[in-house]
Amino acid sequence: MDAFFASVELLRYPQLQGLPVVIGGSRHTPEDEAALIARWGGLEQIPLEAFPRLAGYVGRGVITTATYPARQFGVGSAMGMMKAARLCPQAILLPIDFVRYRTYSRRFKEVILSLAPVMEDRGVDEVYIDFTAVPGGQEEGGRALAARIQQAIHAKTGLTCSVGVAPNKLLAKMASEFQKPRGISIVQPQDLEQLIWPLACRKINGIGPKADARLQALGITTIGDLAACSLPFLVQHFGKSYGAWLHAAAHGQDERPVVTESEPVSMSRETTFERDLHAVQDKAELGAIFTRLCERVAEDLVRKGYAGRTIGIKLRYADFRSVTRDMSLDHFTQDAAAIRRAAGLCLKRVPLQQRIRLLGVRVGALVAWENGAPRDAGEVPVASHRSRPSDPFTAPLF
DNA sequence: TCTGGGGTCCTGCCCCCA
DNA sequence: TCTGTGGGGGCAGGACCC
Repeated sequence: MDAFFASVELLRYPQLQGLPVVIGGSRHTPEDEAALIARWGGLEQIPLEAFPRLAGYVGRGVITTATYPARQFGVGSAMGMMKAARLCPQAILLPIDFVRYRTYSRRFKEVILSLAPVMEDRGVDEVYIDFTAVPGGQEEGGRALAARIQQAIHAKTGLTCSVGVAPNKLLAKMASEFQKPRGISIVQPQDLEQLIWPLACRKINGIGPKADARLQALGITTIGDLAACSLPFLVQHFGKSYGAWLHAAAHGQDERPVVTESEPVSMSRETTFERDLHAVQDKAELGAIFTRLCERVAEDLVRKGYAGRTIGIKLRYADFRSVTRDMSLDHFTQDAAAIRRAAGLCLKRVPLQQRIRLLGVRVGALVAWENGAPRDAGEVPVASHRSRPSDPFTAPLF
């Protein structure tokens, strides 16, 4: 199987090209931006000094993404806003605008689907493409089709895009990182030793900070180091499943197909409070937030046509420890009140002495749902007789 | 002054059942 | 009836990804 991995860059103000820009935080909203556009008569007319700066940012939140010039200062995704403000106070701060990202994301994927129909959606700005059967897909080792895709995306959306071409998804993803933001990189199996093995283990999609730290403790820093380890050694240190996967990944092996359709497994809503709240002292506020989260999950379920029977909550305490509690109902639901009742029972099972910074509600074990019944009645998972029944007579805590 | 939100998948443990 | 064993589901936590 031959795979492309493509990711697009989303920066829509031409006057900000080449400048440090971060997106994230909660202080600025897209409405602020609308006001800016209204005042200056257009997106391109906004002068640099009119954009808010990161300096002096106060409040919670993290950086969602940053331009390459901002990354030069050490600012990056998932970094706290206050820390980023210290590292690069002059950076321009843009609000998150999910509505616009989704619009552009849809357009970018439509362009790809029109050229190569076997596409796996990997989020708002990434896809995998199987181009084995695309006419002309093998020309110049895939480079010709990659260039056509890049040009079509730019023509239809104005966005740039980097592409990796490789025999499988694992290598295509790594190849796409080689020339950002608008390159085409091709990795063949014989390039493994020269192009992949010198890279840090962390570059493998699936090795995160924890696994990387454990590898480093064993003296394994590059993918080449990892490839030099025997399978029994990796299984001994990382378990049968993950150890075998590490071994295969280091040798560039990945048999996963490009998956064009998938059903969601769970839906959730969570929120981090402006300040840490206490279950007793802030009972009314917490109760209102909790109910609203349940309503929002229910709205999502109804809008997308799903119902679920495992209801769960997530709490993050002020010290950042997290706990979750779940319970399975004997029926599927997409009803906010039913979710609220079950989530309330889950909440009764967690200690609430400490202040809380985050609360979340999740519905899992989903089935496609239509007009009060499963969409495909033949394949409904049967509720286990062991599932705990909900107790409608027990009042939720808040 | 720390650390968002929405997901998936995996693992370990416990319990129930055959 | 007791004990062992293995499978499967539920649950909790954690790692990882975008």
